[in-house]
Amino acid sequence: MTLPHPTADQISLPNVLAVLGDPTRLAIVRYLASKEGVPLNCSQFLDLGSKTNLSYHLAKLREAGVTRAEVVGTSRLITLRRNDLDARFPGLLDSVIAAAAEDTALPMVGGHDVEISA
Amino acid sequence: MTLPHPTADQISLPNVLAVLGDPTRLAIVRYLASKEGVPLNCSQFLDLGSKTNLSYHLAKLREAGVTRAEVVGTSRLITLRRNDLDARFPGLLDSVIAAAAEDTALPMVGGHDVEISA
DNA sequence: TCCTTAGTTCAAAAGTTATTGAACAATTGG
DNA sequence: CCAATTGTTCAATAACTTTTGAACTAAGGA
Repeated sequence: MTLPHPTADQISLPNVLAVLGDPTRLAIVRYLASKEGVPLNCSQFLDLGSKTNLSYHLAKLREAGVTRAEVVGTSRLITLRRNDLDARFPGLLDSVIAAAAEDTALPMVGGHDVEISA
Repeated sequence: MTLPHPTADQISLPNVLAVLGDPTRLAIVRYLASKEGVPLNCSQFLDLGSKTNLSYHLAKLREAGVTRAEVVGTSRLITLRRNDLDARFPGLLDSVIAAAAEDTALPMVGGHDVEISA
């Protein structure tokens, strides 16, 4: 069983921006970016909401073309669609991720921010 | 009389993304960017919606810190807050504008796109 | 087979956003 | 002053989004 994803050319800019314009989803993307290369399953994000609610937000991200979800057993391995996003909207993902990394108001997956040495 | 604007540090990333995640507002920003330096009044955007509806969308952009509106007579002269946005979210505005410029699905202010010579 | 784990689907409730028209305010020009 | 121009505010409505819990499916292990 595979989940529905838009093709690269079906990814819409307003839709991507709208989907990223939610603190929970931005936190998901930020965490995915911080672990880039490592596919994560949904339960990694339970800090951010209930199982049902995460299913909803992860579906939004997937349907907008921001993430890819691969079905492996009972898990969905989730990755950022960096190549497709970079091809369609050069620089956008990087600037969003960099800005999100600075945003102390965003919810966080680990529960705490990275320490800054004084 | 002056209109309320957030200070640069009050501009929120999720909010900016959410506000830009609407085709009408993205079209406004795209047009402002294409005329950068030239302050535009609201009626320039009447192609995109009714007077009332534009008032609503322009208020959203202003309240999110994306635009600045200066009251001059009965007009509001609207400009992009490029400096503030670039300072808070480096590269974001440029990548959004570049991507918006390529997006043929966005509504347009002039009514037609720029011709591409064959 | 039975139980657990992982995640989805559904329906309902609550909240938010977009759009409209009518009425309003403020400035400018005649 | 009167009228036109510019844009806002308000109330209503329609549409969409977020969140929830209960029920469900599908795979994997004992």
